[in-house]
Amino acid sequence: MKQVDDILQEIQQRGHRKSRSRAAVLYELAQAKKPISVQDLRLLFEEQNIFFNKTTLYREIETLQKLGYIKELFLRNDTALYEMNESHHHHLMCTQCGDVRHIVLEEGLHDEEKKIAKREQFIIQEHSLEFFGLCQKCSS
Amino acid sequence: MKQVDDILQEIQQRGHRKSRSRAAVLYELAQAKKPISVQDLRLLFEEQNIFFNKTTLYREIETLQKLGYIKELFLRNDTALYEMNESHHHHLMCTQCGDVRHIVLEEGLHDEEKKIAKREQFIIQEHSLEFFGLCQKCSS
DNA sequence: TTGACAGATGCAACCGAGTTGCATTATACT
DNA sequence: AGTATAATGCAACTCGGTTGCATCTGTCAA
Repeated sequence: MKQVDDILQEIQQRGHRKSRSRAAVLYELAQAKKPISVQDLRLLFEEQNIFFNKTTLYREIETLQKLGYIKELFLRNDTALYEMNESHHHHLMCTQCGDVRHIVLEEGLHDEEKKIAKREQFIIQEHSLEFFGLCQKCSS
Repeated sequence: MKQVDDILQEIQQRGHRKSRSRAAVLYELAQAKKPISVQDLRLLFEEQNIFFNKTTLYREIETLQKLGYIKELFLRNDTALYEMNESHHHHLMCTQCGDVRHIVLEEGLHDEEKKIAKREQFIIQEHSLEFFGLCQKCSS
């Protein structure tokens, strides 16, 4: 996993700055084990007595997304979630408690994708795959 | 495919009514070839000089969803899309023009699902799988 | 056919996540 | 240190979606 400091370094070389909010967002997302919403980010910062304006947070997220370091996703509802844009994976979400885990498929979807591309005459760029169910706690 | 009139009949037997907006929403979604947003629904109705309050539309969608006749989904952004809740399928979306097609996998994800369920100790209820790319028009 | 119950509808007011414009501050580089 | 410009904060705003409540209408039974 690429270190946050390396990323900040890289960002700087790309003409942006090492700002307080930038570092905070990256650190928070880098250590998160699941995708996080803007609201949750704000709460996490609040707990650590780190404050910045919501405008700043939204703009920071937008920037990091444009630069390709973080990724936006939606799991079943209209709340955007963010995670580091690292190795390709999917998600498994408990519909009861909301817990989210990362999933890596044993066999990817490459073959299926190829078939679809051919059949539909599409150039497939990416896909999203999410599983929903009940975790052990919630199902017992 | 279950006919809209049959659905309306069934809804009635379940203690609800055949209302103007209910019929309109169902007819529109039943003949749609892709998932539709609330905004697009409103436009479609406007074109046909069918008007009802936005509150009514939102409530109608909620009801139909609760009764299980329609399904809500999100493709990459926070705009909810709706479609008839029929046979299981996935979607293929052109990231350029927004065109959406239905996709049915040759081999489902059952095996993969079983493996994940076992490994993660989850009871998997469902999944969503969406592909994104460029359609023939947009890639040439 | 009529009456009554409850589901459906419309309207106005409201809510709140996310955005915009602009003035101010902070970072990096010379 | 000085300068350019990226980042920040603030207030005002936008707009999709919701809420409360009064009214209307579909359904069913007498």
